[in-house]
Amino acid sequence: MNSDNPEHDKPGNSVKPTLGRKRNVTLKDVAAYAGVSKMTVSMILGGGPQSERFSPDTRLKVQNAASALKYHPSAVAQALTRRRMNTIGVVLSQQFTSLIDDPYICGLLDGAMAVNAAHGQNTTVFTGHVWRDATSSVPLFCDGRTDGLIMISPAIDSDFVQSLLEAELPFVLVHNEDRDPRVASVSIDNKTPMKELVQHVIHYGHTKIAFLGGFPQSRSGADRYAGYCEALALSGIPIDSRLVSSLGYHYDVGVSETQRLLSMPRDAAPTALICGCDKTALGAAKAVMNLGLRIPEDISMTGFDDIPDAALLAPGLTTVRLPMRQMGETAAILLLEQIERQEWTGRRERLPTELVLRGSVGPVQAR
Amino acid sequence: MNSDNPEHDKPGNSVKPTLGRKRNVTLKDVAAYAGVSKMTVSMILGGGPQSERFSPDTRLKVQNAASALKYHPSAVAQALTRRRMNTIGVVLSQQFTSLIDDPYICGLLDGAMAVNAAHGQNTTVFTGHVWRDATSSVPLFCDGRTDGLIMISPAIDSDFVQSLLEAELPFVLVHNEDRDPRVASVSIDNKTPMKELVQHVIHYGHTKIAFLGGFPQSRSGADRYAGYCEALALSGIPIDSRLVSSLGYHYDVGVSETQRLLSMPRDAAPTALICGCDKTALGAAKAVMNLGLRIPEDISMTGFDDIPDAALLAPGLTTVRLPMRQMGETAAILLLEQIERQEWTGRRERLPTELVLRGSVGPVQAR
DNA sequence: TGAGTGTAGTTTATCGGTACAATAGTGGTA
DNA sequence: TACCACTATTGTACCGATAAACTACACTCA
Repeated sequence: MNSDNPEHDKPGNSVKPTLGRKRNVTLKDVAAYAGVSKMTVSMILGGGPQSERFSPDTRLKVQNAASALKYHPSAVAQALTRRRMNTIGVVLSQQFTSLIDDPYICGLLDGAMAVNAAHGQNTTVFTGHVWRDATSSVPLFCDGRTDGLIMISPAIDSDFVQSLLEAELPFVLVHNEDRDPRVASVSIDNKTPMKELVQHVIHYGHTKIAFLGGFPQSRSGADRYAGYCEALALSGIPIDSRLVSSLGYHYDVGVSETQRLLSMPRDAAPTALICGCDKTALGAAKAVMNLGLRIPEDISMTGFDDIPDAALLAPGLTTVRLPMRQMGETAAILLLEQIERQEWTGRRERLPTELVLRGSVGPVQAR
Repeated sequence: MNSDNPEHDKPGNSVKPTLGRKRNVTLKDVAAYAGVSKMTVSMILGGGPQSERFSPDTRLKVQNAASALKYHPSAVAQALTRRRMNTIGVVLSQQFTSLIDDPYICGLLDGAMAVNAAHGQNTTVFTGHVWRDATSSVPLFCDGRTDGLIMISPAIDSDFVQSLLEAELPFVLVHNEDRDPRVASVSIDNKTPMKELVQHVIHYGHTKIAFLGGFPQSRSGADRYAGYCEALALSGIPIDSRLVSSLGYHYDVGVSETQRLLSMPRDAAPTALICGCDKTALGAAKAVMNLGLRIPEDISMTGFDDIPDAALLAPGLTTVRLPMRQMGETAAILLLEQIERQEWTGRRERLPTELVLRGSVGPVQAR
């Protein structure tokens, strides 16, 4: 039996999906199976108030057809007409090529994904692997694949921000702010808590206080250093440049810098280490242990971030808790708001941090 | 001046993108600006051999038009015709609602994303937040949003696998295998390394060896337990059910179970703890420390996974290193292969693990 | 002179949906 | 009986790209 005109087939004729090919069941197939028009199927399956307008009989027919054929609407085709992909992009800076050693990023991602999911949005992650340099990546982000971006990056150049504004792609900066009043962002105050942390250390009698900071060109690096300086200044302690380094937030930096600092002559060596972040502090703690010294008896130490390991260290690390999850959540909320309202809100959220005093800071030892 | 017929406008007329709306620059705009047809633009900008067929003059005109208008092709529209979204989905089981305390997952994700990126594929992550139950989620995954899935889940029900097979959506199971010969997977041998680990402990003279395992219904839980049993059997040590628990891979389980075990009467209490994973071991170590006992002098301990913290513990945790990153990479490769060839390969990769002997296992103390 | 062969582009149909306007059928009313 | 309102459904035109077939024109060669 040769049927050259399959379109003519009456409903009830089982539409065999061409297996082995990438041909999916479409609206048309369902319509043919149910013996109604495409639009009828679209409106009924789309739900909402307009599906009420159809007779119960037709609705049933359509629903049966859809489930008989295992019909799933194509998100891509829907995205094309609706101009919404229901996907949020999270962009990690090139520095975070690896998630694994960054609980900080994981927390953010986690919070953002939870909120996205709650709003029916998918999450696409762009790691440093994907986008080599900012300029060439604008097309990548503006191709309609995502409805908006959460940019997690300590340093974003302003040109890039301008490109996104021009492209009218909603976005939120995390851990960064921009001059432009349209730009929404989520960040924390890095300076004040660092100041308090250092004051806490000073309170214990320390005056030779080393600082193992992040890169000065990153906002957090600069601000944390500013907090350190301010605390010292308030107590009239001069800054000793030999005790200050800005080599980035790495475990290894903590190890090597601590070795260097603790091998200084007795009268110059620091009695307290202010680490730019917890990871650095963990490295520093390792180095201290290797040297056979104890925390806080021989040397005091602080971190920043409060990653899970900070509590596991013995003694626990005195540090500043960043609301990582909450930052991710907030970023997602600010972004979804902009997408919804189709306008730049320029909202800037600054979330509170919390000093976490554990046992890694103690009085200066009278050697 | 009222122009009712903008289509008629001659090239050179600057096409002003309607700002404030979500109207993007399209092929048509570029074509109009350059004074050629849509197809000409599509073929020239698409590159490849066919763009050679056009005169240098036309090519230049088109390229200038594209950059003048800042044209970016719509990934969604391309996906519709090409039937390829160039996006890989990574599905995390409901158990991993949070990334943060799971370096294991982060490693996998990381490896997979790196390979995807290298092949020009984006990565979308579906967390437990997104898909509540397997059955209802099939549509979510089959909507054309992704070209294939990497399923990271210790336990996947077979119905779900069948649904994916039916839907002809390429996928790879990680940490799991399926009966169906079409299903590709990446996993490790859990039993053998666990057996070796326990034998290592037995070698040090231990006979009262506790096991803090994962859930028996998960493959890794069952296999690791089997390895434990086999090692004991080979040495003729009977299994003491009081020393065995299967409460899942959690820090807290490590803490509470260790407290329970070490408060048993002297003659029954274990002298070694085999932890189902490193996280459990970290919890166990904490409990041991709280009890004022030392590792390995008072009690020996092993982990499984080799997460970063395992090395930071003092003494370092003897454990089994899983090639997490590599598993992610391999999964991505197997998936891309299937997508490319448009067929089920059914390849099953079993990656080698490595015993990492650090200091957490020692001889039985003669108390 | 006319068929044959490139070159340089264009036209048409389609991917799988949705928005909007149009239409067939039904009964009520003046 | 013509007119209207109403309900249930359908047709048409896109969304923004691509594949494939097709056209116009010049240029060669028998």
